[in-house]
Amino acid sequence: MTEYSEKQLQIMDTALKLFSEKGYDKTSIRDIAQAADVNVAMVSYYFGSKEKLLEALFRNHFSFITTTLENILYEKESSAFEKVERIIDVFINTLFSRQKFNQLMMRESSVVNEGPLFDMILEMKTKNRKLVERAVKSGQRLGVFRKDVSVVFLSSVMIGSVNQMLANCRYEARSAKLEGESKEAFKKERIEILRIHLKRMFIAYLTYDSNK
Amino acid sequence: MTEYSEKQLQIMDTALKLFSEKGYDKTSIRDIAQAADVNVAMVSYYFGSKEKLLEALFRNHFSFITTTLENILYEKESSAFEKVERIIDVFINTLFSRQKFNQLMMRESSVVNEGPLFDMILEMKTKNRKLVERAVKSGQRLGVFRKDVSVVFLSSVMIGSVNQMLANCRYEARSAKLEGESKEAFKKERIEILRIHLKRMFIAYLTYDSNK
DNA sequence: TTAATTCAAACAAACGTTTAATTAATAATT
DNA sequence: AATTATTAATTAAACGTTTGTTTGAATTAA
Repeated sequence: MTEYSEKQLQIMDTALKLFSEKGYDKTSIRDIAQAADVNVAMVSYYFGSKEKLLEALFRNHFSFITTTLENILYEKESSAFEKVERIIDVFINTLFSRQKFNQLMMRESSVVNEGPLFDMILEMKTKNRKLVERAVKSGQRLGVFRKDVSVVFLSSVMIGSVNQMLANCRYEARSAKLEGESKEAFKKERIEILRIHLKRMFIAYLTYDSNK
Repeated sequence: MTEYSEKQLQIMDTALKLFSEKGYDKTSIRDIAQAADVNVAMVSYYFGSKEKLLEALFRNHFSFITTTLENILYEKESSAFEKVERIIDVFINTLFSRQKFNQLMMRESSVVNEGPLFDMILEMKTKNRKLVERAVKSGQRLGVFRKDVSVVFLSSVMIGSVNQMLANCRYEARSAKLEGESKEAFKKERIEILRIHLKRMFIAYLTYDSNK
């Protein structure tokens, strides 16, 4: 589907970049227009307003991310352990490949109280939890996972730790003045650590009984 | 120390409330002045500028939080397990009792690249990791914790999951139209779940060996 | 009397948005 | 195929608000 013209996508790309770097409020339409090499009026012309441009960005990435996550539900995995590991992989890959949007969403979600953005974010949070819930219950039915685990806890840990790790990376990279390639390599390294240890930790939590 | 007068504290309290609810950029000095029942000029008069008011807020909470966290280092605990649990308790208690500031810091940390705020946040992140590192190494020396655990991972999980849980709470509360007392009760309930399961999960991760 | 506080008013700058004129692209007509 | 009519895209300029901040007079406290 060619929902957006090339020019519109150019504006959206630039807006996403600036929004994620400087924040929505600190990015002016003139900033976007200059960076995207278009006239200031084009944003209103194509999207109606600055806020509707933000909504367009959300709709554009949101549906992709949710369907990606949803698809795991219908995958046939051979074991509950693999299911958990697969969820972690998809989560990390999705958040990592859409870092900019994720950073933007994380930031704006804390001050949005209603409207289309609120609804989209809420739906995403709900889907995340459903996903984790399925995997956990599957393992519990098979008798390999403990019964007394918390799904809200697990989904908070999942999404929270990934975002915190990425936020820390950005901070350390800025502090160490890493740029471009070396910065991405640094991030990638950290993300792989996260991937391995998150899997190990989840499995340990889901199976380990401290009473021997 | 009476570093700030009562009027100044009144402005700072109001500013923190509004900054955390609406975000720094979306809160105008006139908003603060009106809510704090003072003249608009008073913010500049007392703090110099809006940004310096934000810095004052940071300095005010930051030193308290860091010293609180730091104090665990000098506590004598009887076991490495207790040490880990104690750190989780202090983290959760501190973040929970200073929710507004924490929300503000989380939001602004993603767009600050330099200056006093950047330095404070970086110092806090470093201290968090040092704290976790000490507890982990203590347990490793005693032979009760695995050697192949990641400290950057653990501190990301710690801070990330607490913040994610609180963010989710705010979202669900808003969606269910919870207000005041019932909202706080809901939060408290979730935080206690987090406390219990985070401890269990950390202990499991630090001790459990999947190869029997 | 001196200094600190409070205030309404005004300031310039930046903001999102609109306007009205112009150019480019597309469709229709000869 | 060439010309005209119509729509879409683009532009510089201007609009009305809102922003953070300052001013200078008035009020209060020391």
